[in-house]
Amino acid sequence: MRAQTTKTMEIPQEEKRLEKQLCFAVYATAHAFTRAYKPILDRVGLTYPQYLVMLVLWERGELPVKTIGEQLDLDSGTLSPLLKRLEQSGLIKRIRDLRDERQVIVSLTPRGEAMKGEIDTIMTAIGQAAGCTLQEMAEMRDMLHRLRGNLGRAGTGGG
Amino acid sequence: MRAQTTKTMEIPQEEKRLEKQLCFAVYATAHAFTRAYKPILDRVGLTYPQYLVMLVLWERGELPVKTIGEQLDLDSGTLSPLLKRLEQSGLIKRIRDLRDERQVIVSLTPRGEAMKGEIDTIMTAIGQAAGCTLQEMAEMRDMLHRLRGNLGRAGTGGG
DNA sequence: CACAATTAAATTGTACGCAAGTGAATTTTG
DNA sequence: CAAAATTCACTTGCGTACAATTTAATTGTG
Repeated sequence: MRAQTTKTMEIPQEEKRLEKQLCFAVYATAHAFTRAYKPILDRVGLTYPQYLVMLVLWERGELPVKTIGEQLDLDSGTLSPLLKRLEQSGLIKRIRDLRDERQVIVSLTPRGEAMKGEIDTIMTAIGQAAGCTLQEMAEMRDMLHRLRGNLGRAGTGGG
Repeated sequence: MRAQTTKTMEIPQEEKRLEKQLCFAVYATAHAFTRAYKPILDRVGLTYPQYLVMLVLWERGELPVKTIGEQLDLDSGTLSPLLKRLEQSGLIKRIRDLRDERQVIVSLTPRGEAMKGEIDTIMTAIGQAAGCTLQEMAEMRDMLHRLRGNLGRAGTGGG
């Protein structure tokens, strides 16, 4: 016999509308961000997920694939081909770790390192596009990270 | 001679960290939502974007592809194959409009209509996973819609 | 009414995102 | 130390996303 954990109550029609859904607000805003970044990132030849990988490397230096995945919440099925493209662009190197040959260490090439100079331009442009105060942005960011934490832990509990 | 619209100022290192980026908070939360929905939607045989299309149809009834795209901010390149899969699942019909044969009208089959009954269960489960107060959720949603509006309008201005 | 411009949907090609499976290297265990 | 379990990255297959192109239908214009 198992406890009934989730009692389904009647939700008012109004609350079921697409525009009322937080999940959709997040989904659509994510796409809006990607589109806002595109013209800027096109100029440096990066996609948005590739830019995120570069951010991690600029911040933390050389890292194994696994750590990059932990930072971005992406698995190797996504990262392997993405990193291969960054390598072909000449921005990163991938070298198998001699101490643990299961791991591949990703590091910046001089060109990848040099691209860090573009970062201020990119962030300023996006900041302007967002059109929020710095305080609003910080507030939203922190709420989203909390939300993400909750959603992440959710799956573990009840099948 | 053209005006320098965006003066790039020095951004402190701390602000450049991945975890400080609002764009990443949105990006990662969107993925977290998709993952949270997956086990629930698997039971009814929908992907998350397919669920969003069903939400629109449950709310608004039969619609041309273009209108669905406007609601979800998706283009026909995304929707055409997605709708084809929903049709193969027997949840929707696609019929070319007799009055304007360029348009394809999407409508729910009885099975698609019946699935609306699952909506309360799905939303309740996600609401629990999110673990926020209703007020927090509403607040975040509204901030995100404002942000999305700003980002959407951004591209139009300055090439 | 013919013909250009526009519109709607589908298609093609590229790049994620993730589940599932593979293979090689390391760690754990008996 | 050998066998089993685990870990890491890669690959495969499917489903989005989106730019760019194509095709068909409609609208606008002379």
